[in-house]
Amino acid sequence: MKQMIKISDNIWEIPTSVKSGMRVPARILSSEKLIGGIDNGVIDQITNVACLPGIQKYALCMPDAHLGYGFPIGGVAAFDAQEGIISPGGIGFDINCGMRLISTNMTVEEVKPKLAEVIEELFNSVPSGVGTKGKIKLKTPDFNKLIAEGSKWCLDNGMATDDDVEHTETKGYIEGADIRAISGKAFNRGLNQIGTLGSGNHYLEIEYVRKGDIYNESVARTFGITSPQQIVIAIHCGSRGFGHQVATDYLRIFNQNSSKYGLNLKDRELAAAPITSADGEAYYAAMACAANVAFVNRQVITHFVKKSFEKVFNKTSEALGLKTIYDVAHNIARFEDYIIDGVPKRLLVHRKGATRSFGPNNADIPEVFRTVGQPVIVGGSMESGSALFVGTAYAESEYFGSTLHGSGRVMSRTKAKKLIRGDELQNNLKKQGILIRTGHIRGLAEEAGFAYKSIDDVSQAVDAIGISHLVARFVPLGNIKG
DNA sequence: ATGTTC
Repeated sequence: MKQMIKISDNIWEIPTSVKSGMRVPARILSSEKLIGGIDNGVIDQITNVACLPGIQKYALCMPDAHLGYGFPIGGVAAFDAQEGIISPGGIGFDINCGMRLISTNMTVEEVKPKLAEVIEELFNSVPSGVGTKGKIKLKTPDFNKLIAEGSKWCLDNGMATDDDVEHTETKGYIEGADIRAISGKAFNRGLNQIGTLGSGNHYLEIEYVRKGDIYNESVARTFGITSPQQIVIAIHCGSRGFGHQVATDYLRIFNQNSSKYGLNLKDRELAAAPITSADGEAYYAAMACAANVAFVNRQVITHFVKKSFEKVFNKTSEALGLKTIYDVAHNIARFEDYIIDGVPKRLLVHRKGATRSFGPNNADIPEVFRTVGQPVIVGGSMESGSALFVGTAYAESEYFGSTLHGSGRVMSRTKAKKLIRGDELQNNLKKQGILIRTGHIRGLAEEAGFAYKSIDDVSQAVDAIGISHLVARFVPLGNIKG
């Protein structure tokens, strides 16, 4: 790409001279190995983002960046809280899609004999697939309360421990959630979906620490990862139909009212509103509601995961050491304070397929992690497993406290399905010792390992840049997919 | 990602 300037081994910059209207440069954080794989469309999208009013410093792409709706997935853009905009495309349709990692004191040896049984139990207790209903029956006042309170609602309803809530980003709650910003349609779609996994790349996975895969023993211990063969559980899902409907509702409103805002967008998919406008404030309030719903969803799933393990292994979840390490959002906008050109500023940081990566001593991470930094949970494919990183002060000072979120797709769902059948893939994985349970076998092919970048390649890139450091890697044993 | 085309 000729308009890119190489800044260092892992950083490329696209200057403002490349496209008229760019207010800041774009930066691609990547590696020699991965940079060639960045789609031209991603460059076009991130330079469009760089034209948006109020944007600060750089429009950013993480190493896992790929094409998204308007903004790339794997993108970060921070806007001045007064002068800037808020955009649904910068957050994603699945508002507060995120990852939770649960530690255990069990080993592979202990779990393997009962793997099929526990996978079956999990499959039955955590409904997955498109349009499925959850096992929790909520009435309107309950759901109102849940939306307003986030994970605290789970605490009051016996589905969380204090420790679970403490170990969730911003304690599983976004300030400013206002039910009046939610359409009846969004409310009704969400009402019966609490405790459900969804479909696509959402999953519930039993993983373990392979020998040699702990990269920083002291930080790993702080996070609750102590030894090879240790079992962990990863949950990847979001706000389901509720968040999707919020995004759809406000994209329509923003498009209808676009002439009012005078934003001069490069692409209709960048639909946005000034943060301080009535529409912008309403979308923020609705997004906060959806974020709360997603935190609750992952917490309720955690509750059923604990119940499933208790039933199969005939011990309490405390005795099995089931403990939330952390829960992170990777599709969200948050108000955060940064110093820009020496001046402290309040910004609305949009992370779409990107994770917060706060370093040591940050007041917004749990006290037990203050000495090391926050856990950053990164999902790979169902063949590669996931990775645990620690956030850094460098990420905060240079890149709005952000890092990658996953492997990033390299292949369309359609193409992946042409290369392998779902049942073939399931059999191949079984031979590798990975048990997959799904209600939608044909869709499985879309999530094949070859459809994603290597998690080790993207991990190496962010580690070299210093926006997060690798702590441990986990490989899959069993996986529930929608 | 998504009651997979308002």
